[in-house]
Amino acid sequence: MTDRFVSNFTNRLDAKGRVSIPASFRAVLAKDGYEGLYVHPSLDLEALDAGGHALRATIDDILSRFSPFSDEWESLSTALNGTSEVLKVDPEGRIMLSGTLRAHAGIVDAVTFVGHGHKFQIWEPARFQAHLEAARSRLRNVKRTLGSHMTMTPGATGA
Amino acid sequence: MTDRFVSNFTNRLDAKGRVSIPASFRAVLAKDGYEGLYVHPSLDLEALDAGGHALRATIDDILSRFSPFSDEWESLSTALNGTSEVLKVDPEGRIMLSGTLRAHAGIVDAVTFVGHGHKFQIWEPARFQAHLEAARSRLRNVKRTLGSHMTMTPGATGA
DNA sequence: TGGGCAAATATGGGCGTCAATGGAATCGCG
DNA sequence: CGCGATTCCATTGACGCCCATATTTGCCCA
Repeated sequence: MTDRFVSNFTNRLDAKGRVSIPASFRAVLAKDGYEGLYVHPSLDLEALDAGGHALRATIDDILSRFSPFSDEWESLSTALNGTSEVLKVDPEGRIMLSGTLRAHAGIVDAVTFVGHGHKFQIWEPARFQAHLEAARSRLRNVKRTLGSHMTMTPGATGA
Repeated sequence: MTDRFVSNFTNRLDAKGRVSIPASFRAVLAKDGYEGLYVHPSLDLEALDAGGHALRATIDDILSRFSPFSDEWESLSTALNGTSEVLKVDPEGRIMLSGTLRAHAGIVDAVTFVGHGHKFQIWEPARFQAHLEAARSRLRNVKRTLGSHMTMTPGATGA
């Protein structure tokens, strides 16, 4: 399974602010043929979205469907292109998060990498735990509401 | 990833009014094959649009969709061609913004360069922060209205 | 089955290089 | 000759690369 980002890993930042990208994620990025890690603040979460060409391609694809002079293009491009960073990956597989990125996610001295298939997220560990719990309880409520009719259809199976 | 303007950088103007173009943007301009930086006031924002041949191309493309005898062509050409400037880039990669350009964007002693793929914008830093927040909240509102199934497809952002 | 060896990964630090910035020197038009 | 503009040079600080260490993981073999 080297073509999708899965699982989660928590690594520490060193004194210089560097942090290792999990080895399994590096393998995915390598297959994707990357030069630098593409990162931008999530539009609606206190987290960062990161990835390689696959992530970049989805952004370009979305923007390409709007006229460069439209308001939608302006807003999307400002939020995505304008706040994206292409982080260099050092020979050891580490990156450095800018102050802006760290601030957006509340990152201090450790981060949690969370696989999302074609991309992955970067969280402050405690915030991710809270986010995970929230997601789980949300799913529990949905399941309770639906009762016995929730019969594990493909894609609905979270676990 | 040297073929698109991404991320944002804030640099200061020195006593002579000079400011460095971010190194990564210079790399994009170099690949684009530029001689001087093409700059014009944004049509509807308190910012400046800047770039190389790629920006020139989009402007020409827009104008080509109108008859050279139409009022629209006249207006667009006046606003774009008529107010554009080709700034010289010194050996250190710095430019000097004219008084007209600084006035349009409210620039005093620092500017923020904002990547937009084929071009980039130049903002007064505080104004850009406000603009970015506005863009984000606009996108959040759209997403909230459409619910959790929004996958940012063009048809879904019609609002 | 248990121990230990080896490979890979995460982490820490030193140092050279480059970008941003400030100021001096030089050029050029009036 | 003078003032503004352009080029040249110096400083500072951030960042990239290299090497060292450690901690883990998995493998091999006795």
